[in-house]
Amino acid sequence: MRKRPGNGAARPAGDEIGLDALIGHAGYAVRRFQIWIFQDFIRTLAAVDIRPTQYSVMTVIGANPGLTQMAVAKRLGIERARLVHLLNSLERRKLVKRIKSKSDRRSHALHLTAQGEASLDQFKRLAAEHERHVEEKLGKQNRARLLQILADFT
Amino acid sequence: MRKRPGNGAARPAGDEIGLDALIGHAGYAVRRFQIWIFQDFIRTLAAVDIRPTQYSVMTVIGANPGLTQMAVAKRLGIERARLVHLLNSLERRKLVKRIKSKSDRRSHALHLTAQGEASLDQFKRLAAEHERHVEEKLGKQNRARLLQILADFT
DNA sequence: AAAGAATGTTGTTGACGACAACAATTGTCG
DNA sequence: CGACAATTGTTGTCGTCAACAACATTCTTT
Repeated sequence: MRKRPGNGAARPAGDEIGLDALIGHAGYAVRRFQIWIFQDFIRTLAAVDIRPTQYSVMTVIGANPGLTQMAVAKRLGIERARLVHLLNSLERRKLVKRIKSKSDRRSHALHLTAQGEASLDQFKRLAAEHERHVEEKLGKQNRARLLQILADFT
Repeated sequence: MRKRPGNGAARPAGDEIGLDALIGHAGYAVRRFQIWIFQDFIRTLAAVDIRPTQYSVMTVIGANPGLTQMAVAKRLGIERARLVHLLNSLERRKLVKRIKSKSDRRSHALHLTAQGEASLDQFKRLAAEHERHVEEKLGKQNRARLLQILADFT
């Protein structure tokens, strides 16, 4: 017989709550960490209203001008259907432009506008600040190890 | 002057696409990894139709019977509003039951049903299989390091 | 006893992944 | 060459998820 209140009394949170099998699951730790890191990114770049996915799209386009939407979507692992909306938003803000391709009239060549390039520089500075928060949270060496461990997924 | 096709020719994906600043961002790597690991979890537990969040809720309740909904939500970092729907679903499946608390008539004491406990054992075996997939993907030592690095977020 | 806080519930919003269908265009292959 | 399949961008739906706001019921505080 276990000593336990007879199912009627709820336990608010006075004593510690064990996670049991969850502590051995990488996915659980990764999810919690991912929530934290995205919140910090969004907060750090709130002044420029840029979210992680938008930042990743602009960075890839900036480094590889002329890419197709399919190419960007594949490279970043996002749905091409979703990229359409992301680009619509970025294009409305004059940060990105779609140029109709001559060689393949189905596709668009993606480029940053002049304003987009200037803005991206600022975004990168803010993102670097966010990354310093990560370093403070994890420790310099742990962050480096983490990047190394997950390098295959990029 | 940069040598570059005159903005009209799109680049499908022939050559490699550089990630530029993204490779130095832990958040990007974590996001890609999280997508992979959740997909594997869902696939591995597809036969029992259990998703990561449902598994985490049942595991915590199983290890700490009588917890309040607020206590579970806080411990797992999920919205209490969201936990309501999760518990509705689990209760419909006769895996979890809400018992009205005598001491605090606002709250519910959460317990696994007998079927819930038996099912959770099976879920844990499948989750362990999923964790072996993670180990194969990352390497035994890298997975251990990852868990250690992110231990503070659990 | 009155004011305030906590708990569970309902609802809305927006980001996100997954999927299906479609038109326009290109590639393939008989 | 011409029929058929594949690709690209687009639109739409569905379900998951985090974040917030509002509410009734029930403690807690003062």
